Amino acid sequence: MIDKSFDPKGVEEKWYGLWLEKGYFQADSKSDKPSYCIVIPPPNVTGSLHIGHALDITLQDIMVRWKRMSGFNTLWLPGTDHAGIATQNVVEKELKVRGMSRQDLGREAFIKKVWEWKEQYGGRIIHQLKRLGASCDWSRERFTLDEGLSRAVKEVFVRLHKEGLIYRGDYIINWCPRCHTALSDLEVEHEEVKGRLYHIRYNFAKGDGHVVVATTRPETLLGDTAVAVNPNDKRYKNIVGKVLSLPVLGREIPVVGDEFVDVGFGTGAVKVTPAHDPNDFEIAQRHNLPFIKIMTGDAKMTDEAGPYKGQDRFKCREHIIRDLKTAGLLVEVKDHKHGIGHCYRCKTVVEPYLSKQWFVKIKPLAEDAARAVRKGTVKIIPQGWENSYFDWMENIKDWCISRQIWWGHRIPVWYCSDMKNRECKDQNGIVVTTAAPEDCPYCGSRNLVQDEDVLDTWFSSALWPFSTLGWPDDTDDLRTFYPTSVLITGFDILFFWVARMIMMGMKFMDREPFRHVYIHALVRDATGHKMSKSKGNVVDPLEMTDTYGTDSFRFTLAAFAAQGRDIKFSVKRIEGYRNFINKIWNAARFILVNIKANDEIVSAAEIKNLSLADRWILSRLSSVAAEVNSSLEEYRFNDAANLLYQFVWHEFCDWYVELIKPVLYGSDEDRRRASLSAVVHVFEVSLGLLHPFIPFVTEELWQHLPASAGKPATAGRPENLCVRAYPTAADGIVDKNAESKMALVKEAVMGVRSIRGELNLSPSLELKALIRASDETVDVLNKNISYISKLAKTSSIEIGCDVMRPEGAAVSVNPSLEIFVPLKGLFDVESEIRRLNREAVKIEESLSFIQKKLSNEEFVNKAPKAVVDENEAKYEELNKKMQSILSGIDKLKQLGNT
RNA sequence: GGGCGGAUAGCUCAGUUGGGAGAGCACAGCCCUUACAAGGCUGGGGUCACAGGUUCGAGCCCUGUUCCGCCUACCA
Repeated sequence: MIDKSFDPKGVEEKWYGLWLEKGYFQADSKSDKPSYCIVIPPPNVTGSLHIGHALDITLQDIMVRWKRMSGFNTLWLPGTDHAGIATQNVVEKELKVRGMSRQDLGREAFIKKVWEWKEQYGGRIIHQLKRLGASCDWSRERFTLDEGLSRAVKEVFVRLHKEGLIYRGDYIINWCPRCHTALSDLEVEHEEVKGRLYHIRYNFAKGDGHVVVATTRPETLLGDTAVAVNPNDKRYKNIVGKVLSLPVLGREIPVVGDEFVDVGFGTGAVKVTPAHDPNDFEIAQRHNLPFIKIMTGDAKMTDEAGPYKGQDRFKCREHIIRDLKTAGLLVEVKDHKHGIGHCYRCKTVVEPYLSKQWFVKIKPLAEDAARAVRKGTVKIIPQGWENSYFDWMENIKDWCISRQIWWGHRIPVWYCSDMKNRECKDQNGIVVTTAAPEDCPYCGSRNLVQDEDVLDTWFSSALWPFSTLGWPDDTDDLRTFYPTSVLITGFDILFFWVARMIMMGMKFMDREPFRHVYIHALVRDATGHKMSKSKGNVVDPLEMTDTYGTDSFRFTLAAFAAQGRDIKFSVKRIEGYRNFINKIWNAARFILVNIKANDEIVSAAEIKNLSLADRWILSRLSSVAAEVNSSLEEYRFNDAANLLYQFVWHEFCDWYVELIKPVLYGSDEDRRRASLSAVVHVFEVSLGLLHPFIPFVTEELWQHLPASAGKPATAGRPENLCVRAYPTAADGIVDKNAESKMALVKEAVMGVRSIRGELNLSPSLELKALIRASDETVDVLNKNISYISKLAKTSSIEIGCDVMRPEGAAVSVNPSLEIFVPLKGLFDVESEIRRLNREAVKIEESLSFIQKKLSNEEFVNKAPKAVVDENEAKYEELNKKMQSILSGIDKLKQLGNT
């Protein structure tokens, strides 16, 4: 016999190990079965599992297990991302502890170090995914720096370059002075801050007069090469072309006219710092202004900054403000709210910085990717995200892909140092090729130097759906599993990753990388705040699984995963679902206790002598199975989970199990065996339905069921639940007649219980009940009187269409029947009168509402007949109920008076 | 600045073609009834943010307002 309660420890490890051993999660690259494939959003190798992963993994595992059981050739392809900047930062930090920098080590040794780190710690998150029960095909695990994936990266780079979609040039990019690298626009997080707007006076070089400019970064004036005004601005029309003297440095700079300048903002005059601001960069190009770099990659001031040379940018700001003040050139300082960009990896304020970088010309790729979604080739769920997707795609700017770090895919570009002939010079000595060249293909020189930079990590993850399946080779995996079925991820990487995968998929595979994109919610803390280490409000998934079991945790996540709304997670919530798991466990215990040695369990179709309760639960089972399947089909995880919760707990346990207890304990062997088979069957199917959500406890319990349970008609029973055919409506037996009869039985039971409950009568007190109903109902109730007497705890029941209300009886009026419970001396007349009065008030409200509707001619004329009829019927019913209650009250009052 | 989402029971949230609103938790009362006290039974509790409009009828459709999130943007 199984234990009194479920202990997840041990069970989880046992089954996960066994599933792996039997190779259930392994996909077949040459199967006739329809394929179903998900590629995992590869977590960073540096990462450790957080609750967002847990949700992501749980939802994917639900889909994959469901499809696997439903007969698909299923591949869930796992892996990790090398996470260039993040990983490099981690290892650099370790070096720093020992007083070393990566430069001290040198490139090669440093990279070796990172690999060592990766081998040692990179598996951590994979191990954690396994603890969640992820049914990935681990034989296909990939890493973005794998040999194969690296080939794909080079291939893509070279092809895009050949087509002119990758180019190199000097532009203003986002520079992180701490990570010492360029960042793409996406990698900059904007944060609104209360800053200051400094109004600074620039005097004319000759003669009197001045112009006042406004800036938030006064230190950049050291690199100014002009002041711009709008040529249409009356205030400044006449000064265009004049020469100003740059404050502090005294360098002479012109006033230029440029329509970019907003007349209404600040003073209407803008200082132009071409090497340190993207807009100024463009203005400078239009007016042929010089570019002066005043900062180094460390954000320290250069020689060009004169007296400020060597100062940190923010120190310099302070100094320059002081100096301007002293010189009387600081006109005004205003409070000013504006956005400031921060590095998404280290949160340092990024600096717009002029440098030579590689870019992807993104428009053509974005257009195809947008079209794929517009045409429905890729469907985004929930659809609301499509707007953001289109918006981003339409306003997209070229993608800076080079990073000045060492950990990553080295850019497959070599520079010829000699440029010995014309051709080589024409190409600027640039050699772009997948294989490292020995000598220059243009001039034959052997002095080739590879580009020092590596590619943006997201460049390689953009290829993930096909690079992991073997591209650029033409593999069976690619043919079988591409396009993949669905991508499940959070919205935070919609642009970073999802959009770019669609671009690259369309470009290199000519097909969408996935048919569906399911965007799930963000997991927040109980009060709705984003979880973060600094806030200290993170919930550790592993702690949850340790305390409550993986199944409880997974079910909680699924039950709260409603589309389009964030999940507020709290420990309180997981407790409720832990109780649910325990409820399932105990239902199993009940069943197992009641199976005797010689009992033969037969399949639902073979059971003879089905009782009403059996037929009812089988019918409900059928509906539930159908609804769970259709919910999953539409990614309505919460609906599926809640449906099962409701069914298993409140229909199966609360009603069905109670209904069959007398049968299982009774002496009618035929009946007993019928219900026993039925209860085993329904439970077995329920375990199947639940398995994708809570794989461990279901597998464990399933193994305890008699071997004949869950046996398909044709073949033998599978060895494990995780490969059982996923239940469908056909696993139950639809019987609407049984459902409506059961409804009457339940009505009778609840009516009596209600009287008992509200009058505070002890559950152990057996009551006498009289039920009045229509002939038809009377017939049904009489045939099932044993159910009622058992569940309502009655000593005797009288049912008839002309049953009279006895004196001193409590009354319960229900839609299809009236119940009287004689309680002479057992209860307080006054409290029963109060109860009935409360009831009467409610009914009166309803009556007057419907009355109002029915007396409205327009309603009667315009509303559909069915609706009108329904209202009329309801009115009749309520009216009858009202009469009954009123007379009840009346009689009780008489009783009280005598 | 642009865009998106949310506002429903004390709390967290469902509510899929518009026909007088549901769940879980919490709360109250009665129960250790031989699967389960991590349980059973019963009950209380809501002008569905606000104001208009469409309609016989609105939580649901339209317009506006307020509050709260998020995404996005080069206004110095």
